[in-house]
Amino acid sequence: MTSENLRLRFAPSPTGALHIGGARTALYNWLAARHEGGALVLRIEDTDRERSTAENVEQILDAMRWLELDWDEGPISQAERADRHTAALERLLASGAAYRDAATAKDVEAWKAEHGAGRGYRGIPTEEPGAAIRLRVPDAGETVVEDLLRGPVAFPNASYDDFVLARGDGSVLYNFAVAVDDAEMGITEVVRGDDHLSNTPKQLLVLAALGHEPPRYAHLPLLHGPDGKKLSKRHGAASVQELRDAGYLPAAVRNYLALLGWGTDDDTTLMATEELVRRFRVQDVGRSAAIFDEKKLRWLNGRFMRELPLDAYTEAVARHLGRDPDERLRAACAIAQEKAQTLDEVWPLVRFLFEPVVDDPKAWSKVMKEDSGAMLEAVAATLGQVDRFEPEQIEAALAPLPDRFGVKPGKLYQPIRVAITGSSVSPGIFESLAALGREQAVGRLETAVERLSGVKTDG
RNA sequence: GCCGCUAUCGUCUAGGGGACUAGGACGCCGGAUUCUCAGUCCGGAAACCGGGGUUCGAAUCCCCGUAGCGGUACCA
Repeated sequence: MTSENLRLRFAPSPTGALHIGGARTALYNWLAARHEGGALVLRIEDTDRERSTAENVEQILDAMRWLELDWDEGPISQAERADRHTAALERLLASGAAYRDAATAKDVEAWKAEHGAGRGYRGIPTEEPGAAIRLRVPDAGETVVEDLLRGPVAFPNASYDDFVLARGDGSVLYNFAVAVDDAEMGITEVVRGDDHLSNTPKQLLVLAALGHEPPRYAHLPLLHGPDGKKLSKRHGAASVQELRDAGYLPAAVRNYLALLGWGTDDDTTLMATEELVRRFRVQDVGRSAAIFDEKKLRWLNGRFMRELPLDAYTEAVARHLGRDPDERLRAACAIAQEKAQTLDEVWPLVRFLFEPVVDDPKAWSKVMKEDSGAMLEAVAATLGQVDRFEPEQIEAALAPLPDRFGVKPGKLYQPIRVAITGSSVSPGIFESLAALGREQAVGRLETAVERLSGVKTDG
């Protein structure tokens, strides 16, 4: 169960917020590390100085922290390891595995236009100082990626260019830096997105030229939006921060993301994180791309919300709303917990406890009928008499009224609801009345009665 | 174009030659819970991309096709 030697890494590039796909990659690495008792290294792939910003790095760390995914080493900036990269580069230059080539990107493009795209570009060694450094790729044979999920995948070497390891100014490029870092940091298992599968032969070639043993690879299927296209901003909540703002719980997001591309053999859907850790194995991950479906996440989130102890629930709601988790909010949460699927849905349900009634003309005209005034008057009177202003007592006191007025219960309760909340949708009516308190409840009922009798009032 | 990957209900998936009249979950539809909505419970519709093989037998293995996706940068 434990393997002291297992070392995984999550290596995002800070070119924007952490997206759901990246979050899932982080989660899978984390689950694999925790399941096996291995180490998780966080490395920031920031060799692209143009696009990598401190803000983006902070966003990624923020997302990781919110998801409650911790790491054992790092964050390590790849750019700060430039010395190691340069040293490796020198070795390859010295051994002849790499060489300087004066051709620019445009030159290579032109070469391809002329010679067809069937085979890779091969450069001409030069002594020119400002020339880019390329790796010598064999013309024959193939490079095989032993993928944990897909088995051996063979790529013909001839289809690869002598690709650039470092720019003319000596700064290194991704495929080179990754290979060097993974090897020198002792990474044993690389779990990353499928979009890196065809890059892997390049990294393997670098590793071989350097005399390093390659890590094991697992390339995860990509995540798509509901339209089947690659996930992007147009698909709604696409970043971790957006998920948080939409009112999802980290534990629910972890559960949902874990299920996106991976399933248990016994169809278990709802899993606490400990259970995820216990059951997750990278080799059980599927191979086909999955579509992010927010509906299922909503459902899952609702399940997690309902299972939260009231204190934790109140805490989460308070943080989401930016309010204090005081008694009032706690009482509000108590009556909303059974109904809300996301943190965002709580406030609309309990707002009436904190603010005056906001008139909803549609709700009013829908439920307020001719006899509503008389009924509400009776309700107000009854509520004034109830011993203890609690749901059970209120229910018992109100129960005889529908019969007395010869109406169905709904004809009584809906007007009460609109009178005290302004809305035709709310938590249970007895709980709502109790939470509001006798004084407020009776006051709002009387206001409604006056309004129904034609007296001008504004809720 | 070239090099790869993938293909089970609308979506996430189970299944890995006979246990498949293809199972579960979300969503959807219907019913129940006679205070709304939500929740909960019960029921229902809904899928093996197509064509060839291999085999006594294929959702499962092989080939071809098709489609989707990824890579093909002095981006990551």
